[in-house]
Amino acid sequence: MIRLLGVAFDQFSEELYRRLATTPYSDIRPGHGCVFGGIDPESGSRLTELAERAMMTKQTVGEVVSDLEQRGYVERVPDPEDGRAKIIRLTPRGREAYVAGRRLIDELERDWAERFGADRVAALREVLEAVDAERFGAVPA
Amino acid sequence: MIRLLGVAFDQFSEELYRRLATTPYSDIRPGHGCVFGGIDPESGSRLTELAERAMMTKQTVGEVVSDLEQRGYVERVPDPEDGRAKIIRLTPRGREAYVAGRRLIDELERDWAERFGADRVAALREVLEAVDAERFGAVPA
DNA sequence: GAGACCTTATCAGGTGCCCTTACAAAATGT
DNA sequence: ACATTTTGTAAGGGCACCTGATAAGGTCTC
Repeated sequence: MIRLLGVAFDQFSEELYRRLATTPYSDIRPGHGCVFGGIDPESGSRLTELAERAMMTKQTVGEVVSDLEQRGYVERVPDPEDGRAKIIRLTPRGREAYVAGRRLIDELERDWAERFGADRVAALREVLEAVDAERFGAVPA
Repeated sequence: MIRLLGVAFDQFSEELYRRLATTPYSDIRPGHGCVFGGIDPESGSRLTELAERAMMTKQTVGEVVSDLEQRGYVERVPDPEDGRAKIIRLTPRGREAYVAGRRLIDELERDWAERFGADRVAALREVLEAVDAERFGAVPA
C-alpha cells in the first residue's frame, strides 16, 4: 500500500514536471510547490501561512521564497499591518506560471480519467480528500 | 490532485514509521524501503534486481544495503552462479524486521478501512494498482 | 582462446529538500 | 515598562537520491 501510494505520487509528479519543462517555466522544481500550492494568487500570503499550509518549517519555506524571488516569480513586500511581516506576492510572471501549473495539473487528472476510468479517478479523489480532511481533526492537543 | 497524493503518502508513511519506532527495529528509515520492498525474503536478491524494482540506481541501493548490513539486517554473500554478483540476504534479525514491517503496513491499511470505509479503501487500492500496472506498459522503447 | 563488449558492483563527489538551533526585531499583554 | 509571543532570517546538518568513473567477472564472436 505504501509502495502503491509512492508509485502513484511519483508517476503524477514526474509527468507534471516533464510537461512543465516544455513551458517557459521550466526552472520550477518540486520543492517550489510549498509556495505555489499555498499562496493566495491575488493578494499574496505571509511566510507563516505558507509554512503552516505546507506543514513545513518557516526556514525551509523562506529559502524557497528567496529562490523564487531570485527567479522572478514572487516578491516580498512589507506588510502594512505588521512591521515584522512581509507579504509574499506573485509577480506577473509568477501568476503566469501559477495558472500554467494549475492547467497542467488539471490536464493530467483528465488524462488519468481517460486511462484509468473517470469513475475510478473520481473515487480516488474522494478517498484522498477524506484522508486530507481528517488530517487536522486528528490532533487532540 | 498532486497535493492530495502527497498528503496521503506522507500520512501513511509518517504513521508507519511512528509505529515502527516503537518496535525493536526503530532504526529503520524510509530510505531502507528500497531494499525491504524488493528483496526476496527467503533466498535474497541481487543488487541489480533491487535497483530495478525500486526504480533507483544501483549506487543508491548499494549504499542502503551497506547501511543495513552495518545494522545487522542484511548480509552480502557471493553469488555461486556469477563471480561478479553478490546476493543480498536477510539475516534472522532482518527477517524479523521484514515481517514486523509487513504486519504494520497491513494493520495501517485496516485502520484506514475503518476510518474511511472499507469500500473506499478497496477502491483506492484498485486505482493505485491500475496506475502501478501501467507503469511498464507505457514505455514503447 | 583472445579481443571487444556487456554486466555487476563500488568509489567519489554532488544536488535537492527538509530539519534543528539560535537570533534580532516588532507586536502584544499585563 | 517589561515579559512574552510572533515574524522572519542565518548557519549548519542529515537524508535520499543522482552522475561519472572504474575494477573485475561474464559473454560473444571470430
